[in-house]
Amino acid sequence: MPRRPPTATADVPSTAVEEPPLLSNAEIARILHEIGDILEVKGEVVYKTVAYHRAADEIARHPVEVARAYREGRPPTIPGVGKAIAEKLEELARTGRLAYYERLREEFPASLLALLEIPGVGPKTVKLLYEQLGIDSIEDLRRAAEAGRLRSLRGFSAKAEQSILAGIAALERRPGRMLLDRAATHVAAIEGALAGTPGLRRLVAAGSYRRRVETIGDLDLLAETDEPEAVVERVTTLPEVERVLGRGSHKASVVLRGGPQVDCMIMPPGAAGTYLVHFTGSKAHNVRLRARARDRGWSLSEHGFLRLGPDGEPLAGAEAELRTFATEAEVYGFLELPYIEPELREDRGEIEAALAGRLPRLVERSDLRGDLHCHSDWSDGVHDIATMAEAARRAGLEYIVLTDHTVSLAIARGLDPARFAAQRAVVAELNARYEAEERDGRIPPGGSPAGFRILHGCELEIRADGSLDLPGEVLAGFDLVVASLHVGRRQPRERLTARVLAAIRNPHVDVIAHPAGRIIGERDDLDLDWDAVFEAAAEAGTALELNGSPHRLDLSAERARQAVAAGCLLAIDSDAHRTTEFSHLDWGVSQARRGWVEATSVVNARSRAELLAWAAGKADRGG
DNA sequence: GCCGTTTTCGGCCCGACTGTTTTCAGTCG
Repeated sequence: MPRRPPTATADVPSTAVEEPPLLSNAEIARILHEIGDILEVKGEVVYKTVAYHRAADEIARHPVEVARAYREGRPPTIPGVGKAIAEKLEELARTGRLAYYERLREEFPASLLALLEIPGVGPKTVKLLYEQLGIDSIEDLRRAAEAGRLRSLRGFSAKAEQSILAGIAALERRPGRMLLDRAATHVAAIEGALAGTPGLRRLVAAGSYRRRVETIGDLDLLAETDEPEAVVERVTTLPEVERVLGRGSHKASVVLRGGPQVDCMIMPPGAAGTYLVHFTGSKAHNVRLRARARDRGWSLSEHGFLRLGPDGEPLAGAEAELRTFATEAEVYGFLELPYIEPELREDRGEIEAALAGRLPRLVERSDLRGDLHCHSDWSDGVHDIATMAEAARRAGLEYIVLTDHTVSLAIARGLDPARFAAQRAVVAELNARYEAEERDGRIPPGGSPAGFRILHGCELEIRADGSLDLPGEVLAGFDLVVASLHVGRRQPRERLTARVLAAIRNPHVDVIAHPAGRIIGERDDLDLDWDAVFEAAAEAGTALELNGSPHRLDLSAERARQAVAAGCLLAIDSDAHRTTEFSHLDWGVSQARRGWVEATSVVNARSRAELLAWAAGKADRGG
């Protein structure tokens, strides 16, 4: 509901009541995280600080613009946001400021919080350093440590000074979060290096990587082994290791040269179930499982379930009772839950869905029969059409839609109608060859599906003025059209949204590629009215892409979930520009799974005939 | 500060490793 300006008087121009700029979800999350950090340093009860961090995380990934929603008087229900934080959001949305936050900032300088980033330095240490020595920045701390001034503090020694200096150095060299493909490369390298370690039965990469979170901080490896010492020894002496953070009988922590921290945990043979659950997380999911275990008289940890006594403490000594399981399915079963896929374990409703028997049947890579978005060297791809097609066929696909860029995207050497006509002839020739191979009974190389075909499409530019890059009669000649927006990204929300809506409603457009236009860690989402986008796409039957390129993953899992809930179809595409990039379909599928997507919502899980019928039907309906 | 298939109050997950404070607090995941 629009707010009425304060009682208007003739001498107050309307601009005087102009509203402050809207804070993004990321900005709100940053403020709440900072409040949580300050409260930690203050020594507030830990649950209060956790509450602020939790709310911040929820807001950061919330699909709706929280400040806008509050300002419009329809605050969304957000898990972890109760009365107190809701009031603060209200204030932030209306005024762009927060008095509570400003008071805390006066008490503790912002530079102080940077100290928390140093490995091994926590809130208690920061408080001590600030109150005893007045240290309020990393630079201050470095000087004090170098001058040997820390050892005067209780609990500090010369060794502690060295470890703080090492922590500061590590912080400065620390790479940011990794994209999924880079994490996968590290995992494969470590798996290779640990192969043949005596006693090692298996190695599982757990943690956020197993949940396929879009960016990964540390790697968590689980080793099921008969000889823990051998694994710990091997991990800590890998040639890629720059620094050993710790090593014990149950775990080893190392930092790889120019790479992430790797924690390797030991699982005793035959008891992997609770270890896998524990170290796959997320933390929020685990908390729910533990509460459920406790309700049933058991304490759950990575080691297994311990029977609780009447005092609520685990039974000890002769009475102690430990239940372990070999598989995760048995762990969930013990809690009277069906197995929950790793990608769902975020406490985003999966426990409730499991209890209600309503877990989704998540889409799998093997459900994909084609790829609706890939390029060749006719525009900005690396390989020629035949080579790309061959790679797609080896990847088990039944079809690809070749979607080179259209003419106005000059930087990608976009094609004009004449070039597209020439390309269509090449595609036809290749398809004729595939057909002949089948007729002659020749098995396609790699043993991939027979009946493989290339469909002809384009990646149609949505121009800055909102028009499309090719006229309708040219578009009508394609098997399928993927439209996307690369230019004029900074236009105001209304104009951007209008451009996308026009493309969605154009009967020749079948898919909107990478709808949010983000590059993870580099470029924010387009400022679109997402409700309007989803509504229009659902109504027009135009599919929204989940682009599997690891630096895009666009739609995000959260938006994909919203889109499907709004009745939209999705396309999971690779956007391959070279043969190796058809593997991006794996990342696209994993994000779709994080978004609770089922195969029935995915157009390229359909056969070629069904897909073509869908595209033709769309064009006809538009007339 | 949040939250409810026991609870609107009283909980809130649990353990490994480190350093050093010879019995534990701090940090981390």
